Amino acid sequence: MEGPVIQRPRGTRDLLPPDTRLWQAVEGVAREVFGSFGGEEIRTPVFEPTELFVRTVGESTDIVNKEMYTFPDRKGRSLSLRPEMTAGVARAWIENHLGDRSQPLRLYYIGPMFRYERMQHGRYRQFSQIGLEIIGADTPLADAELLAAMHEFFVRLGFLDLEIHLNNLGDPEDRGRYQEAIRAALAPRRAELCADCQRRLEENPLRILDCKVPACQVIAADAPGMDELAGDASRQHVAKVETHLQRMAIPYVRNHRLVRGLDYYLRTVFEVVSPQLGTNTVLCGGGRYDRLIADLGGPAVPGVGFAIGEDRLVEVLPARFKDAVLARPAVYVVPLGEAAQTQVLELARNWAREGVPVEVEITGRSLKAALKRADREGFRVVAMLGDDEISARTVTVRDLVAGDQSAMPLADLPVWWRALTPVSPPARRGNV
RNA sequence: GUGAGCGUAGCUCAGCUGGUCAGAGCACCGGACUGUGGCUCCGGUGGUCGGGGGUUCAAAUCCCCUCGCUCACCCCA
Repeated sequence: MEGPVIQRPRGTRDLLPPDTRLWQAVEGVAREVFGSFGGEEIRTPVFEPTELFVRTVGESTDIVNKEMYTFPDRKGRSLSLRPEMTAGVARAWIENHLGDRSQPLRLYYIGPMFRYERMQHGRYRQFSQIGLEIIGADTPLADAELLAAMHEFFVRLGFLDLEIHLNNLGDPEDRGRYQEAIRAALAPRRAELCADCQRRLEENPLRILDCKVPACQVIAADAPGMDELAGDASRQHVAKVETHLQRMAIPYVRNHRLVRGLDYYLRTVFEVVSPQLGTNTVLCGGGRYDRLIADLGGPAVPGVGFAIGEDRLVEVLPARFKDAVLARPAVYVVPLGEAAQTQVLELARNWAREGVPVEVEITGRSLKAALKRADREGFRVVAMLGDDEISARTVTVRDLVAGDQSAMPLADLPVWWRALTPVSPPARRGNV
């Protein structure tokens, strides 16, 4: 072959073993937890009509302005790779008449999203989100249940250091009034704001609240909190959500400067941040979107949801969870000599049928080399079959952790394996 | 879209102001130990020094271009 090797597109990545095991495990926990809260999986197309995202995510947001993978198909229709999932779920809800089913619907999803952005730590052009949406319930109880499911998910993964930030974004009717209030409060100190914030003062005053420039943060602290100017309805709603969270002892902090980047959110909004993520600390974001489905031409049906960034999640997974997942539980089956080679595969298959994970040595390396590999790869058990064993109809089984070995009848291995006392997995070298 | 840094073996890197500079450690394979790991020792596989052009007697080393990667801003998962 000529020419340079083909490389993956910028901002994408190859997920390789053993890391893929972490992804599988995380997704398994998501299915288990969200399923146990009454959730069902939904899968929607990876690309949708561009118009869908323009109308839901918002015309003025960065996501639709400069971050969408938009292209015409062969008939000239404008399509876009989905930059987020909620819009597609809402569209599917309308198109498939899900309103005819018993409400509410709890829908979870796992899949890739696409945003054309410059690469950075924790930011990719193709990234995976795990999300949950509760559609058809406008009660604070729905928000609380959603947050409880989310919290439970993180707990199952062993997270101890995450923070849930919560805020009230008010109702759309309050928004204009609120923006004016911020302008009025900050205009006198305009000169002290950073260049970006001076621009935001005109275009999107809310964004000043979460500016990272320290000087702006000081000034923004004087601005009225969103909650103060929000209508009574939204304030009471969020207050009840908080009551429910407190009752369940789910820790959270009120963050009056929390703003979200999608236009459809109202009332309850929240983020989960990890202190370990460097600059892009947001692991999960979500909120309520009671007007979204109606805005798309559907009935007036409320919803709440969140999306977890799976790439970032895997990056900061607690060590205990990772170690447990990465421990290699298989029995390494090593044939010694010609006669054994004709028998190990069948032997391994029989054990596998009884639920013992096996891996057969098929490269012909020496026993010494095989044991060395078993040690490095983290196998707990090596089963050796040679001429002696064949004539005795036994197998020699070595426990690498205990350092001892014994011969046993071939059929006894599965029982012996299941009786093995679990040992905390040895620390693996690198690569995760 | 804006700004900064970096590209030498699979991985982490050394190689100063151009003249054995193509190296080390780890990893991988093999041997010492002919059917027994984790330690030690020995040996081996492996590199167009990201690519192209220029300066020079001579470039991994200096200059230009290009590709790629990384970090930060913006924004977000």
